[in-house]
Amino acid sequence: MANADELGLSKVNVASAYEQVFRELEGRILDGRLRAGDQLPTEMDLAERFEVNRSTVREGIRRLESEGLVQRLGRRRLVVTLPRHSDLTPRTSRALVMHQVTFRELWHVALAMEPLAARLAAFHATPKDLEALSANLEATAQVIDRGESPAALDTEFQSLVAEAARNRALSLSREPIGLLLRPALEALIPLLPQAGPRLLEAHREVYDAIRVGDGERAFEWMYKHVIDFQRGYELAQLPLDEPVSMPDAECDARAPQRDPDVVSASLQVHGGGRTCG
Amino acid sequence: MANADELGLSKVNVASAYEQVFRELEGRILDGRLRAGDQLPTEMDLAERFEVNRSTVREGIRRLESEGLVQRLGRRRLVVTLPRHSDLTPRTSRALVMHQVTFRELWHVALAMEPLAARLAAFHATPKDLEALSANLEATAQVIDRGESPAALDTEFQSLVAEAARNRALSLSREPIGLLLRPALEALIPLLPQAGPRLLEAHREVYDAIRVGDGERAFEWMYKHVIDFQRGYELAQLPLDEPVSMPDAECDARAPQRDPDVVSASLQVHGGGRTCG
DNA sequence: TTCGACATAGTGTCCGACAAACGGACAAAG
DNA sequence: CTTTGTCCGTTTGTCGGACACTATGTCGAA
Repeated sequence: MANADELGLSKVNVASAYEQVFRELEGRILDGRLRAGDQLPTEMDLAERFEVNRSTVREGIRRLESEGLVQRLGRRRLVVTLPRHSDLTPRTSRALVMHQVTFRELWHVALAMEPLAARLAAFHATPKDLEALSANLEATAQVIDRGESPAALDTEFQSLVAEAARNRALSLSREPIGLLLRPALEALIPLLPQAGPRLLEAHREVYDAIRVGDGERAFEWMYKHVIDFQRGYELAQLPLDEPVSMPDAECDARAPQRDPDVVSASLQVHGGGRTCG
Repeated sequence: MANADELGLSKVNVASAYEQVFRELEGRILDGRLRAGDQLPTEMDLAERFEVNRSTVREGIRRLESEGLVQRLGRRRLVVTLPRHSDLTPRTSRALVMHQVTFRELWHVALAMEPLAARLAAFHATPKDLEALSANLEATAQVIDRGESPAALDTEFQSLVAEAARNRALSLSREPIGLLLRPALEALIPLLPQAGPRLLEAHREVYDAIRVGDGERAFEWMYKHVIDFQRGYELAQLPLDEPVSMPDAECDARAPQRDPDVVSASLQVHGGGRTCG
């Protein structure tokens, strides 16, 4: 008898019915036979076509739903949707937290991404982007003036810059990192009185550079800004190599669908307002 | 009767039962009451505790499963699991493809990430990492010698470097980008005869720099390598600003769980072998 | 024509049921 | 002593049917 190892025997494919339902629908969406905005047939209809029970269909649909490929408007019919930030970012963040990623790890990535975002933003920012950034600066100034923490606004600033960079790969990659660095900044601010003003100055310079289209200056200042963050963290004797935690406010976990037109719904989650309430 | 507005009435809890089941279990996992490796109660047990039907529990479980928080070993009991690359990367890639991300967008991000990975790898690479990289070099040389495409091996090389960087945030961020750039490289190779050798040279230099711990040289060569990629793409007159497509081979979609100990299962997906069959 | 009651369709949830797969125990065979 | 075959209770995958609730659309009344 031949040795079992020699035959290329792998786990036999035993996809359960609900999994097949999921894959089938997923396939139709990926290959374009179902496009964003299309309505899915009713559960009963699907059950008949696939020749499975409605319960089975439902289990498959839960998967689709969870992956952000379909969405329910109201309690009604399912609609095919482009996955949004709010579908992907929380998962990635959670995974990173569960794997006990450290501040240093996140920071290294941020140091590579945020300046890049700033540079690209200088080339691609629209008036609307500048407006949003400007509003953010305003709010940051006020918050600092009141002695409150600008951490959330800083996170938003970085997000807005990335958004202005018009690079969805970049947006998507940096979003979880930005999200997880927020608690770190939140912890840092009260320990360093000069942190607020320095942060605001950096933001202003970055904004200005973006406004006049000076990519390199935007890059430099953002770089400085991120370096500064780490410096401050060290200065405040906060632990660089300890796991970060999840930001408590999951304010945008399920952002309300402001835009009724699902097709044109962007990858982004906040339509231009404050991140939270 | 009091004015309805005056009572602090917020949107009533409209989360459906299966969603609550999901959130409940998710919460237990996040806050550590359920830890990786723990077994979940049986479906019937859960149904009784939550006082819902088993079908409802199942729908919630599908969600958990889809997010990679639990996993099924065989058809048996559910086990709490740390989300792995193979759970997260495909979703992100899919989202990017659906949003019709262009080569240029991906490339910009790669240009920021890959050199960083190389630099960090120079500091953190273990002998085992070097071994894997070395094996990859060997394989690449052979493949090029035979006139085949080293695209898959290049993707693996980048993955291995990132792995050696010991930065999970970086690994996770760059993985989808690397995956989506593969088809681009695949298209490029046959058009440029010199691409293969140049690629191999760059890999060799990066490897060498990592081996001797020279972070800056590793950075430089990787940077050059990624720049080269874009140059070649341009040279071959391939479209920089058109949407990329999904790599056809979903070879590692559901990587077999080599490590029986789920707890220590790393974020990574390939345990050190070839990416595909 | 406008408005509100009614019919309808579709989802969320539940119930009960059964075959198949699994895990473990245990006996028989080598 | 290891391997193989068998049995059994447990758990999952799937099924059919059922009902309440809620959008949605229809139609008659004002």
